[in-house]
Amino acid sequence: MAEQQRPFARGFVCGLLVALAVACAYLLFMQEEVDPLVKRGAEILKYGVPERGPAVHYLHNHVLAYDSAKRTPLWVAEHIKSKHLQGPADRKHSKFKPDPSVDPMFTAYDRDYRRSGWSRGHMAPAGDNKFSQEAMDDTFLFSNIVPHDIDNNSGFWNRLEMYCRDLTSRFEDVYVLTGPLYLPTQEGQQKVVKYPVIGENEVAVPTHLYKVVIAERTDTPISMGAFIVPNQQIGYYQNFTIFQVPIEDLEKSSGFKVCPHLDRSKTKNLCEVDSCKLRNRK
DNA sequence: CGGTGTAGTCAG
DNA sequence: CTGACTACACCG
Repeated sequence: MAEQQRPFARGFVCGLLVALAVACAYLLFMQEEVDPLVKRGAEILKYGVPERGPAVHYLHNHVLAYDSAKRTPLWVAEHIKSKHLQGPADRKHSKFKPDPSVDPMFTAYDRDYRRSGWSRGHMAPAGDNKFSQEAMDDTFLFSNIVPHDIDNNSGFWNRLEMYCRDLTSRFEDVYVLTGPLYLPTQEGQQKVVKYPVIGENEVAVPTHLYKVVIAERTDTPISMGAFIVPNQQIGYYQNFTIFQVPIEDLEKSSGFKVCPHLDRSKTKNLCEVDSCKLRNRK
């Protein structure tokens, strides 16, 4: 029996060796042909790739990318359903504080905002997280906060956030992407980007805020709208389509593709499908 | 003493 | 709902 099995064992071992040799040759080939720049790069970056923290931060009910130079988020993503909007969570129990997943060197602190003249403005709103105190507490981390004109924050912007929540009564799923922008202005012959910084840590004050809203329900094309709102006192606009912009304009300003996995040829303008009108002032 | 938590006031 | 601000009790 053992005598008869030996050729099989020999064949098996040989096959294994051949496979190993092929794999090694393939790996060497790949290294030589595809990775010369990366290989040299690894030598150049002997002491490491410059590091600014996690690319994406995952919280209980929102996801964000952080701008460690400006001490604000780059974008904050949410998925709102009506079930998230009811519950016992109360902002009285939440506290503004640094996000532990952000390096202390790169975070904003409460003292930066205090007496700065700018309010601490949520990107993912606290009111979208009534269902969970944990999720609401996460929205008070400074990774979700930008310096926001207080009149705009409690006025127009608040109404815009309420509109997004109200969408869940007409759409099953609402996806929102919110963040700050630093838009140039014309100064004589040239365009310049100019924005204040506040506090010891020089937290950047955005010139504008943006919001991308995607609303979905079965048997209706996906509805999408992008809005850019100046970070200053603005009046009450019942119809906020005046702040709507082509999504490509927002992408050019922000520097990233907003929804790379969404086929835009199949989407409809949110403001044509829904009203894009805020509720009455009182 | 400086932090923390709570409560209340005020305003948009 | 969105905030700022103040006062006070508590604790190590």
